Amino acid sequence: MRWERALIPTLKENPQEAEALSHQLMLRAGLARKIAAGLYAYLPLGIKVIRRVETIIRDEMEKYGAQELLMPILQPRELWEVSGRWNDQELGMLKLKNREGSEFVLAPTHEEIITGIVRGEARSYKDFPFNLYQIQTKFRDEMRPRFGMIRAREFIMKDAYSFDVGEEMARKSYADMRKAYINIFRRCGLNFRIVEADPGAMGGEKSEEFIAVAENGEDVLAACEACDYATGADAAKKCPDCGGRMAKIKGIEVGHIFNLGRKYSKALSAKFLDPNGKECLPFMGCYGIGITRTVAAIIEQNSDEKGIIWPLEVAPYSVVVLCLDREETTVAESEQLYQELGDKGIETLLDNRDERAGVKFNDADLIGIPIHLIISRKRISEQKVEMKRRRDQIKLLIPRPEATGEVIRLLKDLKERHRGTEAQRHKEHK
RNA sequence: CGGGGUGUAGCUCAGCCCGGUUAGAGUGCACGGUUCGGGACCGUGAAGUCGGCGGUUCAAAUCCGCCCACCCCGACCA
Repeated sequence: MRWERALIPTLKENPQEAEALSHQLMLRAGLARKIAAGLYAYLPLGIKVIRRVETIIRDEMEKYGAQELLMPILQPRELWEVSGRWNDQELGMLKLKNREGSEFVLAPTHEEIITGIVRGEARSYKDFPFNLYQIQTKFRDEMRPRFGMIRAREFIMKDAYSFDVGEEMARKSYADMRKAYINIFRRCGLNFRIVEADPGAMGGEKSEEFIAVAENGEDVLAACEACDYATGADAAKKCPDCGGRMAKIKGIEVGHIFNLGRKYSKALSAKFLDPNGKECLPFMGCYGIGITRTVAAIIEQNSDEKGIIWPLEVAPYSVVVLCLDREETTVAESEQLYQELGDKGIETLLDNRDERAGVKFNDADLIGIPIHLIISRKRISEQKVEMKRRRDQIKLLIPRPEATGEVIRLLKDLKERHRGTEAQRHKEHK
């Protein structure tokens, strides 16, 4: 993408409305704009990051055999009457009526719908097991939205639902999703903890929350400094697993997995016939990831005084080419490099705006693109280009003909280093 | 929903207490010129229902009342 033709409205100053770090940065970097309290429009750069996270999620979900589907956001009252949740206060349901007087709710979650589908379509034990997921807008009418996308009323969520014929298999499904979630949040570059949680309005037998460590988080927990054990706030003084010291930390709930048992299949009588022709109720699990909230958490954990520092895999662009002056050769070289990178399948942004160098440097830092390629009259005369890493601001001079190859090498290096950090973090926590 | 705060140009804010010229600044935007490696400089210009409605007054951004929106703390929160 050429910056000249893109809508990336960066801001020099922090908007008054934003206090939380991720909120300020997502407004300043031109990722999103507020429409009303808790309602955001995702601008081009913002939706790109969201799509990146979604790609990771789809990839990991499908590794564990989950299939994507898409359900409606408007749901009829009747289904909710059957599950007994129509008057549930906890979900913050926004209810509405159409012209005929039929009542609906703007989906806060989809257990009722998915179970309704499965009831009609999966009649035999041979149809099981399966796991269905969707990525979709959810609406919860929060009393008080806050911290930008950390607590919004409308947000994007991945929700998955597993169906198994037996309890053991359901546990396996749950364990698989737990693994998938660990992979997902690692690939997002997040530092997170898993804590046992209260199933709350969802009901069921067991649930665990994935909490991204963040100062602006609303969840408080006690986490072991020596291993990865963590628990709800008012818990033990020392870690039961390793005897390490427990410290109080704050975090953002980015994921929540539930082993639901047969609560919904029973309530909505989703039955199947076993090999003996006997009616049985499937065991369910449901698994949510707040995608927009995950993006906020990534920003909370990855920034410096200059702006966002996207982990490579979620970055809206991998590379930004900064064309520093308007000289013909500089413009031509920048275009050429932009083409070369594009041909290699590298998502590149070309800053060809008629702006001064400082503006381009600052914007590139603010929007957090991992690799900056700086092209200027000065370097062209030396047959060189400058390559800068956003995270540590380290600049390298490389011969022009090797530029594309060097970018590819650095991208690979960043990928491996990311895996290394993951492995190390994981090891430390063991 | 309780408590606190804010609302003046796209954005950040001054002016309000103590009513009185054509309502200001910075930034952004447009145009011209000089610049050109870390948010340049000079000049010109466009841009405002002063959140809304009502009241007091000769006169309201400014005082009073009601309402609305947004932010923060709390209650609530998959």
